[in-house]
Amino acid sequence: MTEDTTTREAISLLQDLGLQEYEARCFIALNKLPSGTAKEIHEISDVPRTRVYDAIRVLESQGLVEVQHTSPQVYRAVSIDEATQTLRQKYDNRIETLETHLRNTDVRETDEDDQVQEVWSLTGHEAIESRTIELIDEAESEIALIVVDEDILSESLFDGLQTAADRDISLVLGGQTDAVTETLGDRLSATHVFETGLDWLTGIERDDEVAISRILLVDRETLLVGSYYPNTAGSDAKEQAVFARGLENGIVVLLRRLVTAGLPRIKDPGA
Amino acid sequence: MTEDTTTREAISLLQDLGLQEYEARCFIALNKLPSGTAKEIHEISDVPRTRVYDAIRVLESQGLVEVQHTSPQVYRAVSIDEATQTLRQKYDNRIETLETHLRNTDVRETDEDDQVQEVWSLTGHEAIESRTIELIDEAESEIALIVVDEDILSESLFDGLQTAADRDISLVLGGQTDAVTETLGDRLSATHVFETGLDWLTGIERDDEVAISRILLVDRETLLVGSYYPNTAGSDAKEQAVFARGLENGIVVLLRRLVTAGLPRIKDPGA
DNA sequence: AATCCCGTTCACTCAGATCGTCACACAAGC
DNA sequence: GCTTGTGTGACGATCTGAGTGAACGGGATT
Repeated sequence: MTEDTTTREAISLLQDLGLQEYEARCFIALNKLPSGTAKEIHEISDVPRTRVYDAIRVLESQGLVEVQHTSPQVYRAVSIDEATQTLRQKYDNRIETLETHLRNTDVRETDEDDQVQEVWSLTGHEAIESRTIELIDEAESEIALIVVDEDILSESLFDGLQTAADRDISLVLGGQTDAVTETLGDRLSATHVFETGLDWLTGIERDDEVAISRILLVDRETLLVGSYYPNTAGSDAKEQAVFARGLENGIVVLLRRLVTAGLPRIKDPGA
Repeated sequence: MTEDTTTREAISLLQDLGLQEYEARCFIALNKLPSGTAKEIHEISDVPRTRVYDAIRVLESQGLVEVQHTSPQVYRAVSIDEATQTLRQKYDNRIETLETHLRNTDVRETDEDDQVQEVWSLTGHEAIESRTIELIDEAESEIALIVVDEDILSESLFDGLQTAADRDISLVLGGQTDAVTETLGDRLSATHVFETGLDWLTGIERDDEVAISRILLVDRETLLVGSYYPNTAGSDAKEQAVFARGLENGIVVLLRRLVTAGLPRIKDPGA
């Protein structure tokens, strides 16, 4: 049974959503067939005929499939709207109750948190994005943001910056390219956007090396630097970031971290 | 390490959300500790110390944990808001792309769909709920709904009924108890709600047997009957439903189905 | 009525993933 | 130098799920 890419991806997605392979295949099969028997499902889904029944039972208990109790039994997938709605609700519920559980757990005391020097690293575009927004939202006096890669420009970023501006936070925005600078200026009223003079930022960018994506400095004491890690092993290029609080001498530590994290040498950019 | 219920449930939820046991335990541990080393995590999470590292790496790659690259490394969970938001977005994306894939799959022809006699069964409160709404929404002339169990009264049900009434669909609503009848009358304007005279509906209800939850008849041609299946094996009582289209003689088939599906004998209720 | 065929269920094997433990390299502190 | 403790990698044990085959039962055919 030859299988097209769409089918394979859909199966994989359903597995990510908690279904077993057979269950996923059966569901996909029933999405191609308006209705079908175990035999028909077996034929177009490559699921052993004798296991179709188990899979369907699970699918039915999840509200994704309807059963006609005739002989032979006939199965039918619920509408796509119903299916996605059901899935959404299932996961929303899970996440919601997880949230309440997390909020109910009491935090144990630990030695202390007051290290003046903290440098943390995060991975993944979404995590970095939401951390960026969070830092912007909690700014008290000043936000300095250098946008190197235009991929990081998102609606929520604009929102966060705009409300920060409305809160009378002083904004210092820089775009590394003309396009970015323009977009920033267009989207944010009453804000000055500078072209960064930091040529070394993109100057060091070569295809196989780390590329800076964003630099955010909040209240001169919290710093976040995002970068794209080159896909060393053919895997998808992940965005990484380090972020540091307490700037007494944090930048030094930060640069040290950047270097040890695989960044190319930057020769004394501050000079 | 004794473990309270909240912790166990949270771990189980995280596993349902795609994490491994170790990963889930580590994340929970980091939610109790503001920050911690591999050793500390090991001590309160029952995860072998040497495997904390793998788990944390996964968590970091999912944007749930931050790492301080000191020695020893210190780990910290992102805020609960960030975590839930990240999870939500992950699953929303999955469901969304799944939806587009499903809509892109072309439907193969099958013999025919025109069986006059269709009886389908569905399982699960959510699936039945959404099917109920769907049937109500697509009604063309008449809706008859008997609410036996008040648990099925939901906002979306009221919404659906109200818009149906606005569409000039003739509504026949019945509540099996005074409370249900009242609620229905209160929530729906310009509608008559009858007390059902069908005593056998609840008359047959004993603790260990099937209880009818709802009966819906749309346009006199589509029928849905919901019931609570007694939790035979201590599992949670699931709501089940059969629904049938094409009423030439569908009711007969339906009753046969009800009986074979495990319903108690109903002696000639129509008489 | 006996038989055959098909639908359905159950029991089983095998492979892969995960759990759990161990051995080792390395760094830091005494 | 020695000890303690962190981090990495490898290894068997265990469990889950994929895949296969036997057996049961009902309906249809002869």
